[in-house]
Amino acid sequence: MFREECETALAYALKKTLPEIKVETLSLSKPPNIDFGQLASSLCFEFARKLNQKPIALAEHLVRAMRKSSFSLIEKVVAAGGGYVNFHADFPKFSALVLSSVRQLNFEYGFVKTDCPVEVIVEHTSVNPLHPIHIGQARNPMLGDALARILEHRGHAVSRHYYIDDVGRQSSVVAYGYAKLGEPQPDEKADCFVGKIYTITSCIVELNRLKRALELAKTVSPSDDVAKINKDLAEWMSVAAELEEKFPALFAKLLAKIGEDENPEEEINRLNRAYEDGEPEAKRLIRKVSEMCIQGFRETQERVEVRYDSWDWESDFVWSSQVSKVLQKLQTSPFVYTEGGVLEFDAEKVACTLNLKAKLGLREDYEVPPLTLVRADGTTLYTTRDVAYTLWKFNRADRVVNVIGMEQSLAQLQLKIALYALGYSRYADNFAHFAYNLITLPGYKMSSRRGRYITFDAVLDEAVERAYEEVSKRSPQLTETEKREIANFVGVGAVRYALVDVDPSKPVIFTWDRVLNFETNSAPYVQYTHARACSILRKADRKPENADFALLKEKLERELVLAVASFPDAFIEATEYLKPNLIADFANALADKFNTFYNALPVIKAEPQELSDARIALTDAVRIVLHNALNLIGVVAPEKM
RNA sequence: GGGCGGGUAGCUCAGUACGGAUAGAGCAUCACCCUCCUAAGGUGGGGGUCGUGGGUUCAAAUCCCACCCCGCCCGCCA
Repeated sequence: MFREECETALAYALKKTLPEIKVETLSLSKPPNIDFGQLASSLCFEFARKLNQKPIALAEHLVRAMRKSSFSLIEKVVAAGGGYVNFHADFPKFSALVLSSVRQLNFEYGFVKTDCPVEVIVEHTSVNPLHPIHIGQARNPMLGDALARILEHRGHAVSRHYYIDDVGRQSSVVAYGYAKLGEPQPDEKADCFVGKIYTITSCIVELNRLKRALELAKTVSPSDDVAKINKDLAEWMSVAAELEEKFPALFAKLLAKIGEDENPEEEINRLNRAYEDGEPEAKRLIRKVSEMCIQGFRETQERVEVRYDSWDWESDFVWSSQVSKVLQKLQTSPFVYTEGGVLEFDAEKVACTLNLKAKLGLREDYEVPPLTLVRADGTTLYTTRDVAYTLWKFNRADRVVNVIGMEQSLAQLQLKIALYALGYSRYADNFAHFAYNLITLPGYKMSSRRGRYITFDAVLDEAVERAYEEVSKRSPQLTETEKREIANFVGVGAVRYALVDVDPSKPVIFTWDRVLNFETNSAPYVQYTHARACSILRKADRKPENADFALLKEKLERELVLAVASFPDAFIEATEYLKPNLIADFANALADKFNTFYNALPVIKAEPQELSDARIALTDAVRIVLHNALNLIGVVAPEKM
């Protein structure tokens, strides 16, 4: 509203003073400082040269030409800073408008609905059912869930999907090991149990393979190959030593049982083929292990309140022949060829033929690598199956957002190109890969295959434990139950916030103090600020019925009103550019301003009561906006802590 | 070799899509502030060649070109 009024005023002045100049867009921007008003135009700098005048003279000229009598929300317009035209809002009116609007819309404030709501599928997490979710992967559900929440609040119909990748060879590895153990019931959290079996089995099988490769290489291959194999062997031997030390009983048992097989690798490949073919015994076994692991995932996800609308089994797409149908269709296109018994997809040819490179943001001279669709043994590859899955998704939604690590960017690009090749350009246009960078540990990369990872559960446990110590220290008067409850949402909130707060494209090195931060720029800080606002309102114990917003004259108060007023813009930006981290930053910045205000000015005891009431209304608005912002990133907004 | 992402204070990061006013926070460090609405807080100090070098512009952390460093990808893995 204020923006529109400023634009109208500026356009009017321009037309009056400089009718010969045409401007398409009057881009008004937020000045860096409240003293420069609330909106500013820098267009005088652009025209000054053309008109051979000084920018400031031009700005003054424009200001004089404005029709002041038509101002409503504008208090005054000033030429300043060498050539800016600064618009100052009429704060009493502006504050009254903003604060009453927040109060009225309450927990809907800021969630501006889109003009064209669509059905959106957000696929996220999709950790393979082989081991617990580790901290490197936990960034995914935090981002994915925040995205889903944001899109939902924008008015879209959002469906959260988890893609269970049970068709890869690793699923056969863990199922093979599990069968060797005699299919025991887990004696601990199921995904941890599965994770151990996976890592140990995988290690033993790899050692076995390398040893046999070495024998072969000694007789026929050059010494380079032998050296390479020896190096790998040494690495896996050290992994084996680590695992044997950590889990001696399980390791010994798997070693003995797997040792009974002449060629474990062959057994695993056979199981993998049998599973893709849908043989009942293979299905029973692999599904059993996968389900077990997923049960563990659900427990973890429940702790952080991340839930899914649909769990989609990759194998279902293979068995239901949706994958083979896609393959058939692709083969009728001119973009598929056979080479050495394998089926290849010529993504480069598609990109050239359909003239996609500019559209996809690729350089014209960049050659898109081909994608292998089918192995020589007839089994399919991950991306091939993902094409079928993507088509299935578009039967249920208009838009698809895949939250997948950036290391899969090429595969996601090839997938998108495959959609174009199949003639589904509308799907391809509405297909987005939301890429995020890896979380690494200081010094080494997390590796599920090597069993080197910190689980998400362990991080949550530690965070909650640390939060409990903090609560006990800071609020000893609380009951044990209250402390536990607070510790939980503070600990979980801290982790969620820490993983959403940084730009997804930045690599993150995991350190405990990054996620266990309870000070400024963290969930606990924002939560604390929210609780503080609640506390004031509780103590005030009255509705701000006699508020006089003209009394909110302090710079701090005005900055707060402005921050509250800018929440809808921040929300829209976060949604349209898929940037959940903006919400975390916004919440933190608002909390900062509120705490400064809190320390500097009394609310309840302010005199006269009209001022006190205005400040109560302001506090209430801050409370609502903090609540709404935290809600978008899945962090609890507590009334006490 | 090619492609993609990142490089901003000692450390962790905002800001870059859409160029604008003194480049912002936090941590750490030093000095302060609870007879007062929650001190998980606030105030103040010190700390910057915005990777490097060119270019475009009235104006560049932001746009263009080249180069350097780190990570990822270029697989009949996922």
